Amino acid sequence: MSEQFVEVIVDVPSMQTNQAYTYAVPTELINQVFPGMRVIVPFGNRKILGFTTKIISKRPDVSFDLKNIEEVLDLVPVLNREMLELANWLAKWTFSFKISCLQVMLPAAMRASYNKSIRLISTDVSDEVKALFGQEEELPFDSKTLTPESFKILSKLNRDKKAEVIYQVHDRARSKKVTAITNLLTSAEILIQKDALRTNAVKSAKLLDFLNNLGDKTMILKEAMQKSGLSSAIFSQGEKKGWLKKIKVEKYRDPYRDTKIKKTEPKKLQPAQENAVTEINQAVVEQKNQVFLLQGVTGSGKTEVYLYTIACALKNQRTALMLVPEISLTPQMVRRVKSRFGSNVAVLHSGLSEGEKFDEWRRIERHEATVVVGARSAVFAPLEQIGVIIMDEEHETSYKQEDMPEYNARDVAIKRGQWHNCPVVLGSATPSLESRARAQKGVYEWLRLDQRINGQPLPQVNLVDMRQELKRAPVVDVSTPLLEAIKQRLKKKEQVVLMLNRRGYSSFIMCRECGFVLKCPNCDISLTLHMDSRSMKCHYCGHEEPIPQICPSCHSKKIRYYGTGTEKVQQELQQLLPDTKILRMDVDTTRRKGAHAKLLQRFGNKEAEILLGTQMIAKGLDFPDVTLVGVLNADTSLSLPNFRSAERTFQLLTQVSGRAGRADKLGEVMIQTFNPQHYAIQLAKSQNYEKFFGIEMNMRHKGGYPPYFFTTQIVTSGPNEADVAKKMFEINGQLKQILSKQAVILGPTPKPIMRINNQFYYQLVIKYKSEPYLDEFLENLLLTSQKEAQRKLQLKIDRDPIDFI
DNA sequence: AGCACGCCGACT
DNA sequence: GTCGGCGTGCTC
Repeated sequence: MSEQFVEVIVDVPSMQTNQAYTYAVPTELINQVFPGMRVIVPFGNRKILGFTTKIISKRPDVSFDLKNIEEVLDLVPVLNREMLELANWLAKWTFSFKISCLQVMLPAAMRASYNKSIRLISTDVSDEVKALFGQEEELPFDSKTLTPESFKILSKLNRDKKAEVIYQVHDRARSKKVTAITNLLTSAEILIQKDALRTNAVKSAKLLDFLNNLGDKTMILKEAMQKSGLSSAIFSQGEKKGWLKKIKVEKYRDPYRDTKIKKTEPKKLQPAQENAVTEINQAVVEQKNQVFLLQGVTGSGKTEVYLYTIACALKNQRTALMLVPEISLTPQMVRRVKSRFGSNVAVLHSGLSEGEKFDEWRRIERHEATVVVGARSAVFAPLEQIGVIIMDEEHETSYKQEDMPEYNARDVAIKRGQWHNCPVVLGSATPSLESRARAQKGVYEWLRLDQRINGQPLPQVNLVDMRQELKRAPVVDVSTPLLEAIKQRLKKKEQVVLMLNRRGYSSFIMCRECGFVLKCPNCDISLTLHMDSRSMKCHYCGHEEPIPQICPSCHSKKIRYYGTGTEKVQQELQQLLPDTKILRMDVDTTRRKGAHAKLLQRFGNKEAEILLGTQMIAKGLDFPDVTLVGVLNADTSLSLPNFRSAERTFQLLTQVSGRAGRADKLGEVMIQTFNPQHYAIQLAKSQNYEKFFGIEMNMRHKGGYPPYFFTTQIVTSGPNEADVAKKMFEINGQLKQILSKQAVILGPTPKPIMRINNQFYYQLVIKYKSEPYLDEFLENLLLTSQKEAQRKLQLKIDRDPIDFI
């Protein structure tokens, strides 16, 4: 009789449990457990989810009894050897918990949800307790749903051994629920209700007729809205009046999913494209791991190159992974890929529900989909035999995840390319300095597309010197030259896109008498004005309070709105152009799922002449009638004290400029700036990436910034400022001991927003070229600072931070 | 992360 | 005296 044991990474994200725990495999599960499966294991006095990483056939030499695995959740491993090794690497690389790295690779639906309930085991209890339980045998037991009093009583019962707590682990629900309606009225009642209506209650009457037709059937609300032509508000009214009930029903996968997309044929390639395709495809066929930087101006046909290489991978019985920023993952983009590769394509993006993501994941895992298109987390798609990995807009900062594990999808893509022996294509019109520098050094293969496909010229870019404008007129958001240009375009029935650069910017309230700024009581930042809810909100902790009418500091009435929001610009613009329809696109108007795509669609249908938005309009939109793009404030991202600010500004301006004048109409770009002489703005004007690269590299060299130096950021936080600062200076001292002379330490300094939710933040940045002991030191630092009974002190390490101010 | 264990102050 | 506050250490 053989025995089996298994190493498990448990679902407890902490440094102390960041290790494999060994469990015994019960007889009935022997030979059914393999590495990369999800299991439920007893841990302490509860049950939790874990991932098996290793099967051991010899009893480990330990002095304590091993516990048994409770349950195996998967029939086949959900993570293969590649993924398990990738997770290990990722944990080390990003200084993250192993469990977090394993979880991030799987759709959220495969995470566990935990439940506790409590059951009486003694009848010798007070009447109060009996009342609490009523007819129930078990009560849900958690401090959030129970009242504090009940929670106390039940806790005491547990302590007195009169009740036991039951721990449950659930695989998350996998089905999508949608709202449906059922009719609550009989035909007779409907008649009565109808008679009682006022004659002008047309909509209500229509609803009653509809309900009458529906009878006792259930219908999905969306469908009911379509069939009846009534809005959701009318149905909600009906619910309030007690005519109908809204219920949640399970929605099945849309069976029509791929039917509407027509198959398209590859387009003819330009010589430069042809060359790029040849180079990449050779690597695909030869299964050669090589990183390509595909640098191509907007409109040079990078996407077509991607599609050719994907086709090549498929032809060689291999799969393909294509990563795009979330924001450019538009329906048009998806359609373009699907129309070429049909149902082989799986799409992973944040607009999908948990269940839909799970469905797509399963399709990939079962090899039903061989091409994956998706945003950041799609880099972990369970593809096997990958033939090519593509990352479009490789410079995008959204490829870096902001919470644990703070991975950069670019690093992961390159890592996976090594495993699969396949080429990795990084594409961009404005590559990150890091990638461009590597291409220069020959680390990456450099491919260029310098011509636009239709040979059309790049749009004319004009600068508006706002300093001059300011001399002529009081501060306005839209200058006279820009307004004139807008009017001209509108006369020609063409469309206009206006971008408000809002990075690091918000609208706050300031007193014009004493300069008082309303700040969050918990955090160190000014509250942001929200016109929709008529309140002041903190973007960090969610604190909300009414808009002040009188200055709390000097009691003046001259406390008001300061700064520029899209809303304010829209109002201003609407006054200047009263007969023009303006669509506004910002965080507020796109919060709801799908709202983003809908707004773009409306603009595409020419329901509005002007589209006004923030950064998000810079990408992925391609409207033939847009001939003018205006940037209202190019400087806000430029003035941030951040070593990447010039790069960001240049990228942003170049990108929006690409939105003007596609197809047959010549485009024009107008950039309003207070710094018209700045190289980032000048070179964006001339669309000269190469020159920008040269100058910016020089700046980075002088400042000792990436790509000349690596950077790693350490952030500590805690409720007591002195403790946080002390810890940081301690780390600083230790670092000085182990670092070479070449390395530079910036800080420690308090973070610019020092207090968030009553936590103080201090940071330190290490700039270095090669430090053999640094990783080990940092790993140790994490381990010790957790064990040192300093749990109030949080420590975070971010390798290659996107920015630090 | 939870949870138990254990050491202190403030109540029936 | 006991209840319950939180600091500390452990979970195969």
